[in-house]
Amino acid sequence: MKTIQVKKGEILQHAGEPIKFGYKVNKGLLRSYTIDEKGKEHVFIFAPEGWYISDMDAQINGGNTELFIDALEDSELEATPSSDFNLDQLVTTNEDTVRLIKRAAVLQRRVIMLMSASARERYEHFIKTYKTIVNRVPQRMIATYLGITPEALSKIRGEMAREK
Amino acid sequence: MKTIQVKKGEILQHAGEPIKFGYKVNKGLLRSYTIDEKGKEHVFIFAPEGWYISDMDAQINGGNTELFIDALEDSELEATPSSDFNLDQLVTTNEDTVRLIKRAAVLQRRVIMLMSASARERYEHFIKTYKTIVNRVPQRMIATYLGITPEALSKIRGEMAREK
DNA sequence: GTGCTTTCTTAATCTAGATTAATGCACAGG
DNA sequence: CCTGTGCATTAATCTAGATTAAGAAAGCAC
Repeated sequence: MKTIQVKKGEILQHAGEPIKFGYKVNKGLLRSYTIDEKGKEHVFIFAPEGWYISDMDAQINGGNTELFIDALEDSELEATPSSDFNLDQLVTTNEDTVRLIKRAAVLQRRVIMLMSASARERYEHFIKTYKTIVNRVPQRMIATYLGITPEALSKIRGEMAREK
Repeated sequence: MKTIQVKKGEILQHAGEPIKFGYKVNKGLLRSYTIDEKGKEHVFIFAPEGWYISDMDAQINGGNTELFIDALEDSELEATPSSDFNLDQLVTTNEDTVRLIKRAAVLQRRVIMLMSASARERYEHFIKTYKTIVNRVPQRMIATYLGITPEALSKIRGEMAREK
């Protein structure tokens, strides 16, 4: 485990490569995202101070990442090499376990949201839940996090502004 | 922890109540699902032999469940009382941790799918990934698992059948 | 078996959000 | 200072999937 500094815009992990590290964010803001066949980005997770980013799926399936990770702000990170990660003999602290459960909880909400709520409802939920992030990331990234296009988000924002 | 037998159709957990148990499926098939404001069901997870079902979100956030759990077949389960669950002092085995990571990995794929793939692509992925389940559950449940209506799934199935 | 309920399918219509395209803005680098 | 490049917004059009409705098929209770 080592502490590293990265500049805004730096790409820490490329999709298609083996995983190198999991990252804990001490300061700054990271995101992980995929790029689909049509070349479109989809933000998977934003990670501000105190959050972790890593590719569970690849970790488990032993393959290469599907996820890119980059820095949206100058950041300070703690990087844990993935080679330390061994399914048969995990050394997990209580903190690790809590983190995993929280991750699953966040993803559970996200799946339910994506299945049952409209774009507008998802956006309103995002604003409430991620207050600290909303003003630090570009609209278009929020859009792809919500699973909609930037144009659709812009329309929703217009409507909401007009309503008050 | 105790082993219990349940009949097809039995509801083990109602949304809106505090969580009572997490369940491991020894034999049979469970599912968890939500019902939204419009009264529509959305399947969150199918759990065949060897899988666990529990509401991570409620577990973490201490509230009541949003999820119903019921048995799609006569089943044998191991029930773990949720009161044994304490965030500050978790006793987790290596097996538990692996299970959590796998859960997160499955949810990760699901989120990415919901954001980037069409209904048909999601259905094709479902068939490939959950071969053992496909023929044991009604179409309409698969539809709500995919985040579409039964009518839309039927149309897709029609197209696919016509193509070969 | 007969009836009754639930599920699946088909088809017509509707709509949220995608796509395409154009405009104005901010700001980075020469 | 201009000029390019990326971002947000607006608007016109298009489309995947929702909604509504009805009939056919399959379960299940009696």
